[in-house]
Formats: sequence, structure tokens, C-alpha cells
Amino acid sequence: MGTRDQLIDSTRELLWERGYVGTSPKAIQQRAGAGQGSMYHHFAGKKELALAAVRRSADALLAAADEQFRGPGTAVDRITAYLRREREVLKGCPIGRLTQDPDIVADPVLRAPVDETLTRLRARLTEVLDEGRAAGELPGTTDTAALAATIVAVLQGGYVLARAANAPEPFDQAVSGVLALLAAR
Amino acid sequence: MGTRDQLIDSTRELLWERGYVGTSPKAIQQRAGAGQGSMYHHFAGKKELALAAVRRSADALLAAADEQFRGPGTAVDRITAYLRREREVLKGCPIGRLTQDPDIVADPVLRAPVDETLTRLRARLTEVLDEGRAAGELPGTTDTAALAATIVAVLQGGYVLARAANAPEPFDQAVSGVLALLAAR
DNA sequence: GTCTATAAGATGATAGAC
DNA sequence: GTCTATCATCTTATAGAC
Repeated sequence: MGTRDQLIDSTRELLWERGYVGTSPKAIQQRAGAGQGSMYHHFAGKKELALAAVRRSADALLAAADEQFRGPGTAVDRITAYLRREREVLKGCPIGRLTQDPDIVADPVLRAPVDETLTRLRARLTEVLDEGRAAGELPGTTDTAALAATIVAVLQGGYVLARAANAPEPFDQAVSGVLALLAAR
Repeated sequence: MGTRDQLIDSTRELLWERGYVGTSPKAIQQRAGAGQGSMYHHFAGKKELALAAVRRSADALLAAADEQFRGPGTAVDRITAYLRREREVLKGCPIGRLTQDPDIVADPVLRAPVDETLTRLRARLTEVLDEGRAAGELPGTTDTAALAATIVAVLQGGYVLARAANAPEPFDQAVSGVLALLAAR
């Protein structure tokens, strides 16, 4: 792996751990084992590097989700698999957490990949729910787009609860709760 | 209002807007209209001031929630009122957002009030759901603690989706989705 | 491509006058 | 109580040698 890739991956890690405001170029360089000159040779600055890192994390997130959505079973089975998938709950979501970063949300260029990722995730989930509704798993009156937003919100909010408690249990409870509601339909 | 209170309230605003890592003592002083000496006279430093600010915001959050929970109507009515309450959605949750702050989560003293607030909120919501279950609004098999976690997660995650989109609609969708599930029981 | 040197400004606090 | 220095360190680069 080249230095450029090392820099991007180190930035991905640090953005996940500390956010944009909490991540300095120096910290990125140290983790990547690269000098200042090297970093500024490959990237114009912190913002451009962060953009490359966020895009790569976004692609990884959508690919991982799609793996569950394309899996076997009914629509509800696949959503259950997605929600129950093994996760590093206490680390939170590498994309969702960026919504709490003032410099990301304030900058249209930096916010764009975050917005696009969560919008696409909801859209993909809506498709799966549409399949389930067509198959009679869900009532014909189900607002699948709203339900998709609910499911993604449970994930994102579950991370918040788990990080507050410094324990994964609240996340698991939140997931169990929404799955119970879904199963009762 | 005294200088000390001004400092706390300015810190509350800045923690909400920019988080702990993104908030400097200087910014606090400027917003409060106080000098350095004044701030360090009233508080030992940034951490102590943040602690006072977080505690005050936590009290406000729990009081606001309880206002809805003690309101009129069935359990589901009151939960609906709580979720549909007017909120500054794009600002997010002043307490929940702190879970994305590495220096808050890493410090037991700073994390404690965040943990306690969300834990109490879930506990209070569990009580309301227990009433609803006892009244026959919810099935006797309902795991009220899990459902409470789900509802709080929908709120916290709804904020994440809204901030990513820079629009309140995803929040409203997420809330609608969980209320539809709840109503169908 | 990578390195070291340099720098203007911010950060988080301390010291001491008033 | 509040003010104005002062300070060591960090931040986010730029410059130029190698």
C-alpha cells in the first residue's frame, strides 16, 4: 500500500475516533508514518484528505449494508440480519458521527458524501421494504420510506445510547425493540 | 444573571453547536462577554465549566421530557406528543451529541452526566410504556425497556439523519415510522 | 516524493496588577 | 472579581533543500 493510501486510511481511523475538528494533520502523519512534506505533496490540506477518507468510508459502509440486503431470506429476514450484524458498537458509525462535526455540516463539499451515504442507505432499505410489502410480509398501507428512516435512525441512535453508557446493551435493546414491532405486523 | 451564569450558558450553547473539542475557552469568554481572568476565577478550567454546562442542559432536557410524559391522554398519546413536540431538529440533541466527543466519552467524570441523562430518559419512558401495557394499549408480552430504547434511539438517530440532509424531513419520517409501528400493535 | 525549517495564529492556562 | 500580560504547546500550513 502506498503512502497516499496510508494517509487516507489513517485519516479514516482518526475521523472515526476523533471527528474532523479533533483530528490534526500531525496526528494523521504520525499514524501513517509519513512526514509533513509527504502529506502536503499528496493532498492540498486537511479538508481534501478528509474528503478522500470520507468517500472511502462511505463506499465501505454501503457495500457492507448491501451484502446483507442481497442475502437470503425474506425482506424482514435480511433487515434482521443487517441490524444484528456484528458491529463495533462502541465505535459508532464512521459516517453518522460526522454529522456532529460543525466544520463538516457547515461545508457543503464535506457534508455531501455524508448526506449521500445516509440517503442511499435509506433508499436501499426502502427497496427491501417494498419487496416485503409486495410479498405480504408488511401491510399494503406501510409507508416504506418512513420505516426505512426509522430503521436507520434506530441504528444511529443505538450507537449514541451505547457510547453514552459505554456498553453495547442499549444498542441491542433498541434493535430488539424495533424488530419486535416489525415482527408483530 | 451573573457572570458565572453567563459563562455556563455560553458554554451550553457552544457545546451544542461545536462540541467539547471544538469549543475553546476564548470562544466561551467572548460569547459570555467575560475576560480570561473572570472565567478562571469562577472555574478551574474548561473541563469544570463544561461539567457545569452539561449538568444544566441535562436537567433541562429531562424536565422538558417529563412535561410531555406527565401530560394528558393514553401512554401512546403522551409518547406521540413527546416525539412530535416542536424541536430545533437541525441543532440536534445537546446531550446526545456529546457522545461523539472523544474527550467526553474518554473521561468518566464528563461522560457520567450524559450517561445518566439518557439512562433516566429511557427509564422514564419505560414507566410510561408500562402504564400503556397495563392499560391494554400494548400487548402483555411487550419488552417495554427495549421499546423505550428504540424510541430514544429513533430521536437521536433522527437528528443524525436530519443534520446529514440539512433538512428536518428525515427526522419526521423516522418518527412517523415508529409511531405507525406503535399504533399497529 | 520526502525531508527539515519556519511561521502566524489558536489553545488552555498562569501570574500578578488593580 | 476582573483585567492585562505572558507562556508553552498545538495547529495548519508554506518554503526550499535533497
